[in-house]
Amino acid sequence: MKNYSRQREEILKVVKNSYNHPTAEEIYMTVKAKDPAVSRSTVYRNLGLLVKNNMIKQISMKVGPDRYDYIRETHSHAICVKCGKVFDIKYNFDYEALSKIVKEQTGVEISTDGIALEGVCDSCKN
Amino acid sequence: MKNYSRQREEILKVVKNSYNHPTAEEIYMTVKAKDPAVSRSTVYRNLGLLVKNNMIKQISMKVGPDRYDYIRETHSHAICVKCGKVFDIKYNFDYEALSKIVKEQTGVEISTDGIALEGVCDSCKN
DNA sequence: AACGAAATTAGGAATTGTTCCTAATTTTGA
DNA sequence: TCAAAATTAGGAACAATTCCTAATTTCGTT
Repeated sequence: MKNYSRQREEILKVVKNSYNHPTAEEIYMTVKAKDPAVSRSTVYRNLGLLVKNNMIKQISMKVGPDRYDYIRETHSHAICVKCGKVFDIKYNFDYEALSKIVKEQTGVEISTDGIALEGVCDSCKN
Repeated sequence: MKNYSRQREEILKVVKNSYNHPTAEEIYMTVKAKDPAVSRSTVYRNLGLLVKNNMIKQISMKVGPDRYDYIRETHSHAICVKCGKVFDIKYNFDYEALSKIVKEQTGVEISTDGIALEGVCDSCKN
């Protein structure tokens, strides 16, 4: 993240303007619409950099490719284990207490938005 | 899961006797030690079936292959986003309340052991 | 016990998602 | 304006997983 590049700028903007947790491929397609010369590797590389710099969040699940989320305010995610769709949830976790317990039991320092709840969504209920 | 097969039996046993959230490859290797003719695809297919039948749990993360966990009693997981190691945690979440809120906000029906907390583990802290 | 349908298997090819490599281009700051 | 450092496009390589097919195994029925 040393130099400015319009590709990175555009990739971040796309994630920022997407409220549906897009995949790398979706982001690539959207960026490509504006800048046909952009390459997949540039998208992947920049997504990685943006994640590392805490500007966006990466979400992995059992089904389908990873998804990305622009970091606005702390929130958690509900993930459908069947279709891989990701939903935002706002729940007042006692982060301090939770964080302390997890730290004690496992040594893992959890992040404020590192809470993922898994289940089955409405349309996959069938 | 209609017919009995010794391969499936053995795969389940290996997951049951592993307390370190093994990957499909690790399970394959362990099973192969006993039954050299077993194939990778059999391991993957049966892991999928066992997950679908709620006998084992599948854990996905940002780094490395999926991991599997024999379902014993309800517990949550802390996941290191750097190395992908998975830790068990016992925390008295108010599952009822949490479940209700998530359901209302997103329609997702979360499972009792579908809680994953992400962060950075001790050895990756540095 | 033998039979046939259904389920499961081994083995490997194919696919998917992602990372890595290289030479060319762009950015930055002196 | 110049050179070093950063970034890029494009595609090859890679890792994890799924899919395909013909052969084998299981199981309920005789």
